[in-house]
Amino acid sequence: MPATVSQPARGTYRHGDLRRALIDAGMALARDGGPDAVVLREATRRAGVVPNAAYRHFASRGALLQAVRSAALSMLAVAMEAELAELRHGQDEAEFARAGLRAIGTGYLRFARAEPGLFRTAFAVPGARRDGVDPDKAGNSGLDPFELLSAALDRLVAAGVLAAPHRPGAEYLAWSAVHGLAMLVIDGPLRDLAASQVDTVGQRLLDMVEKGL
Amino acid sequence: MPATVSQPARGTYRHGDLRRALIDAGMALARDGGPDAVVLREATRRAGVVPNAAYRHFASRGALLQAVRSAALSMLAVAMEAELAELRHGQDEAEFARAGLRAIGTGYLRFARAEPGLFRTAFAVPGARRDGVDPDKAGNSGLDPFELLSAALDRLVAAGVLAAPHRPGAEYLAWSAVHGLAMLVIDGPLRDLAASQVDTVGQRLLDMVEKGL
DNA sequence: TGTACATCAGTGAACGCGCGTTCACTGATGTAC
DNA sequence: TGTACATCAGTGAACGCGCGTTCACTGATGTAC
Repeated sequence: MPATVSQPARGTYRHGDLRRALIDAGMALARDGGPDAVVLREATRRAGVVPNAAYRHFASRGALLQAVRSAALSMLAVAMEAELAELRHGQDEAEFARAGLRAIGTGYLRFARAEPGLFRTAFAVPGARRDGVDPDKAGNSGLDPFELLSAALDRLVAAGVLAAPHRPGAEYLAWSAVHGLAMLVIDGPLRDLAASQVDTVGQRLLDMVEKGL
Repeated sequence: MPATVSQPARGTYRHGDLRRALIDAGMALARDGGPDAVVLREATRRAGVVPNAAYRHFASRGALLQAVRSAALSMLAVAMEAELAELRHGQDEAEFARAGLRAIGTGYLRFARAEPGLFRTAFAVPGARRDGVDPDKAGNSGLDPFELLSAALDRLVAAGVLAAPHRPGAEYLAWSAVHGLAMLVIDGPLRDLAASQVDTVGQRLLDMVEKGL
């Protein structure tokens, strides 16, 4: 049995969408193994293609990894948007804005817990990277995870919950808290916590952020 | 010129303290390159020794990496202790306890900034690890970084600043915030911030933690 | 509608590399007498 | 104090591995006439 897993043996040798297939394979590798597991040869193997075929679509292994990173970031954004979408826009504007920030945090934490490999890949240090505008890493709204957080904070100000002078830089504080907890839960001392307990700690953390901002 | 860098060409072929030398070399590798850069062959090269000599002292590359991790964790603990030691035990007990927590956080952040490679190594996921009692990862006080944080929180309770019911699990909240900011500063969007600005954001974050706990 | 041909996606073979690890060894050290 | 010897830290050579990447190629596709 050949190593060709995800591709059902093309009839023609033209692949169709090898670029897509390589990213998908890269995602699967990242899913269980993190960024280091995104190996060009293995990705081509899974796509049912010879190793150097990848160079038609990516300049190097690093370029493939970047594409996978963007895709992972995009998945994270979608997870956060999904959490936001569950919110009922009730009576209270302030309450809604607050719930928005919590949803952002909760979505973030749940994704980290559900997909630790992709999460770690999304935040793998890519050498000396500069975060350009890259639609690939955005969710359905067109905003990437960081921008989603910023938007939630803006709504908090608009609703009068957060004083405007406290707004600048607030994303860094909120992001720090939630990202740190995510790391604790994935790799750190909270590794063995049950999902429900993670949610509990997460809510407490978000309490702290809300009160402390 | 041979690749032997740190060792001045032993007179005898007995090394003296190869274990120590390998850990030191591993630290140097981790310092610029993080956990993945801790390569057994390179460590032996730097120690001026043949590759397999390492196996007299470590069962595998992974065992060497663990030793380096512990050493990095220990350096972090020492950095935190140094920050604590600068505190003047003034009149106000509550103020002192508060300053203690801030010192812990500040030491943590400064170490992360000064030694990102070692910091990332200290928190590299070591497979399915269980944090045993390991004096190698402690600072001079015998406490590891996490225990130093716990102690600071205990002092906060003792001084009446933190209500006892809020104490359990508080280390996870505080740790999350500070660790998250450290990651942001090392790899993330705050990568290019000047040291002084990092300190400013750090103090704001610690405000948030203090107020939010 | 049919044919010639340019394009370029994927092939096949090979490269050099550095890695972790195993083996049987050698020879300095320090201990027992 | 001097010698025989066991110990075991470091040697030397080799292994198989999978990786990223380069090269000259082939043959299906789709466009121009």
